[in-house]
Amino acid sequence: MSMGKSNTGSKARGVSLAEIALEAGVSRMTASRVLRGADGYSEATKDKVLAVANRLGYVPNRIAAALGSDAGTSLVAIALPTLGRELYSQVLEGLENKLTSVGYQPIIGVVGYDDEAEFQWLNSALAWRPCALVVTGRERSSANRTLLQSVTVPVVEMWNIDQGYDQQTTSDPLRVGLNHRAAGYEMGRYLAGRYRGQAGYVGTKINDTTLGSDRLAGFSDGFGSEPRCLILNDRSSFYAGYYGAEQLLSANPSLRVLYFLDDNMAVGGLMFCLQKGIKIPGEVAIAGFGGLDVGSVLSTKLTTTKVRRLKIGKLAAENLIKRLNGEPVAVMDDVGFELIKGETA
Amino acid sequence: MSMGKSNTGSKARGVSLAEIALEAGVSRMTASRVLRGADGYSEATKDKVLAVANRLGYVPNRIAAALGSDAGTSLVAIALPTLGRELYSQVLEGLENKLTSVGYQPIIGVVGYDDEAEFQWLNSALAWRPCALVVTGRERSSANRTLLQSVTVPVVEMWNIDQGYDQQTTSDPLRVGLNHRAAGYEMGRYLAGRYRGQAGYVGTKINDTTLGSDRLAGFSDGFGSEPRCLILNDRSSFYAGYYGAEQLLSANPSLRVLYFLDDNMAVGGLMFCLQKGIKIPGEVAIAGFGGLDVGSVLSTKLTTTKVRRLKIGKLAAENLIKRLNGEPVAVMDDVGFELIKGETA
DNA sequence: CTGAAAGCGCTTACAG
DNA sequence: CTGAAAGCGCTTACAG
Repeated sequence: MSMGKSNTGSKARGVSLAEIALEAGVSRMTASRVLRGADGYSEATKDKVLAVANRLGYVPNRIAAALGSDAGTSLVAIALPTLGRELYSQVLEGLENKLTSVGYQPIIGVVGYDDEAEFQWLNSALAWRPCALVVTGRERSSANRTLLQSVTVPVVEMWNIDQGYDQQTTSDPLRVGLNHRAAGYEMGRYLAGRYRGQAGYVGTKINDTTLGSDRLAGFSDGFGSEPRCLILNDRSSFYAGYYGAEQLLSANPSLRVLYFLDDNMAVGGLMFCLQKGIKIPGEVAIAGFGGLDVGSVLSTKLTTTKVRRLKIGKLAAENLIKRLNGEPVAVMDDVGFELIKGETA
Repeated sequence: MSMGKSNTGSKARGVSLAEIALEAGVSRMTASRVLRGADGYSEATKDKVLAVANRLGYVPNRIAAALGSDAGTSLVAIALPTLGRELYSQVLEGLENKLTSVGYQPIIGVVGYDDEAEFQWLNSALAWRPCALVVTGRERSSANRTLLQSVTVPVVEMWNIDQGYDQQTTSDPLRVGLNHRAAGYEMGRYLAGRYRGQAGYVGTKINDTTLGSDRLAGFSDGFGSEPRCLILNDRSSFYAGYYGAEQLLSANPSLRVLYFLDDNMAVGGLMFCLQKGIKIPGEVAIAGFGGLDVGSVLSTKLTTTKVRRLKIGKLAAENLIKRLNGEPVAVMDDVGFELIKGETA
């Protein structure tokens, strides 16, 4: 006796090329050619095959196609540090849009800032023989560097282009992003020019990895003195900024400038100050990073560094596609950043 | 003459099972067994094979494995409406975490609220023979409904469980989410109990699809009268809320209550009111939806409906996994919601 | 324009 | 515990 659908986990093999070839009265090769859009068949056979395929509800099997062909898959493996932060989700959105629009399939993994997790994930992703890899530009363990170098498909590093700026060769990886150190430096200079006194910084870390450390280093240089740092062991959020500002200011009441990991945290810090009656920027100047949407609705506009996040994703995809097509492509693409002189600093 | 790496796009075939079998002096079958972790081999051969595999840097080919086996792939196809909204990105995060932790690979696609785009994407994803499908619960075209029903793998609908609540059979799709109509209704009731007068609603639409329409309908019922609606043709954002509040209030100065598509928009609206000196909630009461992080740092806490977004993703993944394992699973999983009685309404 | 043969790298189902 | 045979659903490279 036979049941209706059964979800036993065993593969339900659908209509195959062979079946439609049989039904259409042609060879598998001919059917393959028309279904795949290659050339070498008459209009008549084309119509015949397409009609049958349509009638039978044929869904091509990319797995078999990938195995049978030299061409490589349409899978692009993307390893992200996190999905939760607005900063990254928009980069991914730009990437995904462009990639799927030209027929690639993104496989994504969230690997945090954990070398071991990244290593594991890359290996399991590689088992699907992706045609390209997208990772975040950052310092990584030598095992991971070796893995990425040994890979035969193009890899692009997004977001961060600071690392190894000079020893960049003309080959892989492709880099698309901005110089975070320079962004931090510029903000430091700007604030140093307007305020005297001590600066503070509120950021976060995950598993001993301090996020945005390049910006912090740049800021320190630019401002001209080491800021008092509070690195929370937490995810970036409005609340983390609020809490961090409270802690840092109560420990260092004389701070004149507060720089944050990102805009959301900066807004949290701003809210704290406003609620405590601290004058912004009269008593404390506040700056963020990212140019996130929230900054635009505040009564005192946030001073920040604006980054075109969608563009980073889009450009990363475009450069990858060029590389896959064998077209010339910039090995390093700097999308830059823009200092927004708001009213909080 | 031979070059170093070449990225010509042609597949660089790596070490194969056959090679490691040869090198280890066993048959391909035996090598396959140990590499795949099946049983039926001695410790000695196991060590021998593993050593060779390790030395040669063997990366198994899941594509070939999938084709050769009945077992179905480890690919899970996930179609999302958007990545940009915090509301969804956290659902995805929960899903992704759980799925990859047990060895599944998420393939994601952003299909907006566009039936045609969803249809296209599902078809191309299906060509990779995923072992499951994850989509957003919503009203869809009959073509898409038919496609989803004809599929032989489990499908789960996330986020929204309103549609077709009653005609739910014991089979697919699995549903995980909340009743948005009920959430809107509860908020409407709550506000109607505290404020007299006319309500307004600010939301957005994409391609003629009004987002959160179930909540709006519920709110209308609960409040007891149709709100004045402003549906912007834009993405949800702080600024859209700011702008929407400005427009709606200037056209309807007598509005007593303002309900928003989500918290970010509500905060934008709140900012507008505060900047105009409108007393909250004395003159206008404001409510959002989502329980997003931003609500927690405001000096006047936002009145909203809190939703456990990570949990939706996690539960969706867990139920899917149970189904794939043939274990019993709730066909409908309601994570509920919680009315947060803040200070803005 | 069309097709018969061989192969992609694995696994299943048998047989020892 | 181990292996030789056949097959998964396509495609490549030839030959007509």
